[in-house]
Amino acid sequence: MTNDGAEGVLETRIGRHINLTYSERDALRWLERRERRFEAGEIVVREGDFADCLHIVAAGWLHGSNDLPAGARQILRFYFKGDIVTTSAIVWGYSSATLTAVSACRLYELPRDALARLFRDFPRLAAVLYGISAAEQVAMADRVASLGRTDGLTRVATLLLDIRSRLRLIDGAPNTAFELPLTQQDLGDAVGLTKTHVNRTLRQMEADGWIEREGRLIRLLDADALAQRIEFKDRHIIAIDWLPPVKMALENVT
Amino acid sequence: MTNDGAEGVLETRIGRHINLTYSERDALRWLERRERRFEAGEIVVREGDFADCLHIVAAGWLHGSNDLPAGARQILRFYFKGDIVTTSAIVWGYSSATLTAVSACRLYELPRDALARLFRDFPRLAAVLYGISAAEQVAMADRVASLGRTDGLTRVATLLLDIRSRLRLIDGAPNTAFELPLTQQDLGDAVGLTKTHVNRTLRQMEADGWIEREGRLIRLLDADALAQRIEFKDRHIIAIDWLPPVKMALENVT
DNA sequence: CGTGAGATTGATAGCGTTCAACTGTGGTGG
DNA sequence: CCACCACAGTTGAACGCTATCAATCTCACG
Repeated sequence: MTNDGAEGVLETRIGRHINLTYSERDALRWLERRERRFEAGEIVVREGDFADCLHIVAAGWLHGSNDLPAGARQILRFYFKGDIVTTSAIVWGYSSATLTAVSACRLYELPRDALARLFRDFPRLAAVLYGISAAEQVAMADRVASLGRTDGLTRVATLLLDIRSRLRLIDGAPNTAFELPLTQQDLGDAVGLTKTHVNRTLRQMEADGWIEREGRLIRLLDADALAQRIEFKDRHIIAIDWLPPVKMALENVT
Repeated sequence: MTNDGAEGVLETRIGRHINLTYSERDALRWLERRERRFEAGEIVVREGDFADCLHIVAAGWLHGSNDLPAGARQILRFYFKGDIVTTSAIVWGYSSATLTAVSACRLYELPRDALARLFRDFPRLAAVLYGISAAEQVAMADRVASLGRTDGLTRVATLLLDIRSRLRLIDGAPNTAFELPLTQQDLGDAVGLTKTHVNRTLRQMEADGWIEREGRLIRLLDADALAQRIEFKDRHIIAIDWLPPVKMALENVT
């Protein structure tokens, strides 16, 4: 019943925070059976579409976006391996955002009942998922602050550092350079600038010696200094020390 | 052991979505024992402060904010009766934002272990909380879109409609007018504008016949038309139809 | 009646937009 | 193999929304 062998993505992700039991591992892998594949640029769901399934990112890179009145678009979030996507399906039964594959990617699709069963049988996992959701809210709040109160350069730099940080979490390498499969229009839609100004900002950053570019490869020349300059806060490194209390409290159930 | 009589705030809130069992009601009320009171303007927790407790808003009005390098401030969210606050305590053990009382308010404080126990014993409630968290993320995403891609007037109008909608959920009345205990500086910090420009925007809205003001009382003259004009999406009305699947899946446990 | 916080108003500057053109590159079909 | 096209990136000029700076006004309060 359980596909042993390779580790599931949720298993890996949650396993970073707590020590999983065998049955928990099985349960998490059980969620990752229905696989769907998408090409770069393909749309997974469209804003407003009916959707009663969650998705887990198995591989690749996506973004969620909203279309706005004036024909504008706002990219709300990027999703990477191990992220849970389309959670609005739980609440409304339709998608609140358009989900687009940035690179070729694989997703696992799971009906919301499957999540409900997980919550019923594995409260500790439920607690971790709730924690992850809380962390994501904080990350989103950071973006609000970034868009509301900082200038173009800071926004672009924040985005670059954020993406780098998340890619790093996935492959572990302390990347100084990474591939950015996004157009400058995309970048603009993510940080709330026009493509024109994104362009100027990138060249400015290049001129100032913060980054180097080769095609879509971005190299951060001194990420730490940049992070300090713009007061970048990395919300993706969830402290390990928080889990014990939650874990202990629930441990005695197992 | 359970304080019978008055209904708890979480009980009320969650009871709007699902039919609660007696034991679930007890469990929710159990979370609301440690009460704390705050005056208008008082700070509950400061950004970065140690915090290992969640808070539930029992009465009153608060906001969460971040302070930014240049001395600027971004108000991230407003919290009303029934909201769960300080969830970042679960994940990091410290507060990611400064929490300030807008009006005089009462909060219930609960250690994160209490939440863990709730998750263990009442998976159905856990699922609802997860759903609420997902909805809040979508609401926050809307703010990102608002700040990133819309002009001053739209942002202010969005905020007003949003606040109205949430106040309405609490007291039930179809308020056309409501009290706004916020300075124009506060409004600016919420929507990413300077107080000067907030002022001009408000007068503009008044001149255009969208609103009327009497001191801190705001009257929306045609909320529906305004909502339509700026394509306001109300994310606080969580559809009732979503819960059944979750509920059914979990019901057989009870 | 002084005091102070918030609201209001004006003048000026700037960051980012808008509009528009041009370049470079990769893909496609003849 | 090349003409052609589409799309992304780049650059320039002018405009405008919003910020900044600075008064002034209002009003509640002691």
